[in-house]
Amino acid sequence: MGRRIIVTSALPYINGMPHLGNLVGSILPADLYSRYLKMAGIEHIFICGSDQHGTPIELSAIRNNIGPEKFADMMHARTKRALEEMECDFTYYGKTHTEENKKAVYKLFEALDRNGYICSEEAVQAYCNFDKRFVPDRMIEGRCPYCAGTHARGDQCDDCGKLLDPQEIINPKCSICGKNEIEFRSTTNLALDLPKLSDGIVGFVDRIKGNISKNALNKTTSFVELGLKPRQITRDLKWGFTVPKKGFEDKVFYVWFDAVIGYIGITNEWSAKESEAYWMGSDTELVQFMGKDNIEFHTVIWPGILIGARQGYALPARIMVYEYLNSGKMKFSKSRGNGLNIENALEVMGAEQWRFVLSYLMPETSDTELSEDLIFEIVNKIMNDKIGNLINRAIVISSRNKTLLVGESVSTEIGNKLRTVLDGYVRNFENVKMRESLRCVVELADLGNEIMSAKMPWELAKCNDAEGFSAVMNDVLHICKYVGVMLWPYAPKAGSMILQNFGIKIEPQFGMLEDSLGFIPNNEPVQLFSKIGDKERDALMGFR
RNA sequence: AGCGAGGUAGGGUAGCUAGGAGUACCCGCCGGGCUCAUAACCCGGAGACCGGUGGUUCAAAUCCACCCCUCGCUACCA
Repeated sequence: MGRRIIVTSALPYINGMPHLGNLVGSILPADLYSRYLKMAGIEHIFICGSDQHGTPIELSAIRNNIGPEKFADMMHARTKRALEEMECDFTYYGKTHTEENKKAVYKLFEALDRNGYICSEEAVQAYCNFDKRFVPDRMIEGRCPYCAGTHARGDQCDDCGKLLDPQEIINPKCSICGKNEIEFRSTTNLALDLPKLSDGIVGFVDRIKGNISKNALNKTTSFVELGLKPRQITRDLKWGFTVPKKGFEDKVFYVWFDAVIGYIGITNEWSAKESEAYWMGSDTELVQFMGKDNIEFHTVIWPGILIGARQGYALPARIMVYEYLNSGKMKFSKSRGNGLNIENALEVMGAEQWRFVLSYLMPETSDTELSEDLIFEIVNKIMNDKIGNLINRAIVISSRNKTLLVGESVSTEIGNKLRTVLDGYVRNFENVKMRESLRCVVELADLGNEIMSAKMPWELAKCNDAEGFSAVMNDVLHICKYVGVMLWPYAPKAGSMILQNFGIKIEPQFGMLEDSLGFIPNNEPVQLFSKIGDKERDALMGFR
């Protein structure tokens, strides 16, 4: 029985375009892993999509004078396009506001309700009499009762930093309409009864222990140990899926609830039949990628939903959590709205370059720094000078001296070395250490460059030493072919371009490395990537 | 404030789970080599009181305690 894997990336919330932080922290690693599975011939699907509900999107739609569905679909289309330009190769990139997802949400909700895991909670919530709607705490503005500053919001005072209760605010105003027609009303919402699910969740956490990062495990453990509390799953809003329960029909499901269930709903939309085979399969491994802001949802709440519903869906087998990419000067995931998002990042340089840089710095174990200088270093020195130049010099010299190139076997020494490095590469991917795998590719490029310098094939060519020349260049060309395959997940176009020199025109598989070399002389120089310079630097500076 | 993660040569990292001479990688710097190649490549070298203090130990970057600094989560903004 083979492995069958569902790879998911946290669904980007599309109130704004995803940032480079969103990309590096979940979508890109998921894409790399999925591409690895493809090369290894392991059956899998890669599911992601746009998270479309929630107050921020509803408010943005109001600001843009269009309906929330229209706005969400527009943002979805833009996001999808940008992610595709980033060469993210999803099996299916869907969205949460679909009939299929609604069905999935209802199915799980009704099962949870039937099984007694839904309770209700009453709370006081700000209501704007002008807008005729409940208003999130964050949207209440007024004077701070402690410091008397005027920048107090319903959750916290931006002047003194003190955490506030919205009812404490003096002269509260609704920041949607700007009027002070706020009153506080009591409202009852449904909640997921996590305390009742506690045993199941603890058991789940215990099982997944070895397949989750240290940060995530510690956070999860402390979250559970502090005592689980019911988590509300409905809101007094209009934008979202209406709640199919008597007395709650005027409410919608809270956005996070239909977002996590979106993994299933989106797969259903892709293919109902395949979806069932994957999600209900006993040999299915669910591998989920996300940023560290998403931990509890995936390690506690989402498994809680699946366990409580008892529908037979696969629970996560592995949860990969990424830290943050920081930048002292440039803005990434930190500030919303005006940072470097994937759309304008692509205006600065190409997808392959971003994928390479972000993979090279992937924040797997700790927050990682990204600066303009580092971007330059990686693109110019590593991608171009090491990898690009090796491929070019090897192919140019081999093609120019093709009459001297006899046989196509690799030496025992290099053959062994290649196998060792490839083993390490595969092992790193199996352990989901994509940054390390990329270092394996760079290591091979270094090896190729070292051999060229040490053996000086250009001298051998001058003496017409076909045997000597072939011995060196066949080794180097083998290295190039391995580089092509191993680079492919990170930079698919460049990887494919390398492999075309070996007659490979389809997506690579590891098995192709067992075939004969198949080098095709090519008198054109090979320009895999290009360097970046002042133009790109200026463009990057523009996002400071 | 609580919880979590981190602080390792000028910059960016790995090493810490199962202690063994500061061990490694990339960039930068210095010196040399090469000229097939994208002014690229190769070799050698300098450069670190492993955040601080104390402890355990024959031995600590690694384990323990306390302290300092950075970041994140604790918000009805997934």
